[in-house]
Amino acid sequence: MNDLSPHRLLDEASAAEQLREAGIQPTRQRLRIAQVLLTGSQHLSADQVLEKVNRTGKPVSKATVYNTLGLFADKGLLREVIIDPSRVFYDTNSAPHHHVYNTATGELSDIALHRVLTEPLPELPAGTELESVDVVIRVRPLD
Amino acid sequence: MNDLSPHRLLDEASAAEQLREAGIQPTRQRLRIAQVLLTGSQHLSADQVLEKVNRTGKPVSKATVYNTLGLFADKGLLREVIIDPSRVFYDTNSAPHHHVYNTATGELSDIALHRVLTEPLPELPAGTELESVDVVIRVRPLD
DNA sequence: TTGGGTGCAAACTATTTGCATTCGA
DNA sequence: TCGAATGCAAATAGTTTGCACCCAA
Repeated sequence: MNDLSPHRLLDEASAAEQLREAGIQPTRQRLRIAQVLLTGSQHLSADQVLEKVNRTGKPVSKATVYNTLGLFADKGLLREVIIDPSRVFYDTNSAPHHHVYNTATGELSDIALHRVLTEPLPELPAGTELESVDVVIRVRPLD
Repeated sequence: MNDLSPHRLLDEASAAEQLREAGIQPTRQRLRIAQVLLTGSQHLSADQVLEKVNRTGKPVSKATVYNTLGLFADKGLLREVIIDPSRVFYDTNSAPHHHVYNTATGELSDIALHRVLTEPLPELPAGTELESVDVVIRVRPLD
C-alpha cells in the first residue's frame, strides 16, 4: 500500500470518456484524478490519491479529492472499501471481488470472487434491498 | 442502534468472573462496563457504551471506555466490527457470525454463520496467518 | 508501597462544510 | 452568462495520548 510509484497515467482522452460514460462532467481536476486512479487495479486512500495527483505537477486541493472520490464512488467508477477504522480505501477494480487485508502492514489485495462462495444469501430485513456483500479476510504476519 | 433502553445489568459477580477468565484484572470501571456490555447480544459504538454506562449513575471517563473496549477486544471478550467509516462497533456476540448493516439507519444485526458459506478459503499470502473472516451484507431501504 | 489503572484535557487525524472565486458549457 | 466546480480554511467527530492522581494487591 505504500506503493505510490509512478503508475502510467491514463491518457486524457480515455479518462474523459470514462467520466462521460459514468455521467460525470469531466473538469480539469476530475480528469487529473481519473488519470492517476483509473489505470490498473489500485487500492488507495484519499490521502494517497492526493499525494499521487500532486506528484504529477498538477496539484488538486484536498477537499476536491475527497469530493471527487465520493462522486466517483457514487457513480460506480470506484468502490469504497471500509476495512481500516482510520481511513477509507478506494478500489478501482470494478469486477466483483473480495479482499485480503494485512492488519500489520495495511496492505490490501483482491481475491477473485469465485474463490469465496457466499450463498444462499439470507432473507434481508423487510423493506430493504441489497446494496453490497463485502468479504474481508484479515491476515497478520506469522508469529 | 439507537436502542439504549435499559438492558438488564449483569450482576457484578458474573462480570468479575468473566473478566478474570479472560485474564483481565477486574477494576471498578471495567466491572461497570462489563455489566452494561456483557449481557445479551449487542452492537454498540464506544460513544453508546459511554452513554449507557453513565446512565447507570456510575460514570466512567471517555478515555477509560476507549481503553477498556480495546482491552476487551484484545482479550477476546468483544469483537470489533468495522463497517461504518465513522466509528467502530463492538459486538458482544462471541459466536462466529456475520453482519447485516442498514446503511440508512446505521442498524447492525447478526446473521447466523451457517447461512453464509465461505469456503474454500483461498491460500493466504506467504508468511501470514488468518486473523478473521468478516462478511458484511449492506442493505438500504427500498426506493 | 508501588505499579497498573483512571480521568481529564489537549492533541491528532480523517473527513466535511461554508463561502467566495473560478470555470466550463 | 450562470450554475456547477473548486479551493481554502475552519469546523467536526472519533479516537489517542500525556501526565498527575488514585487504588488494589
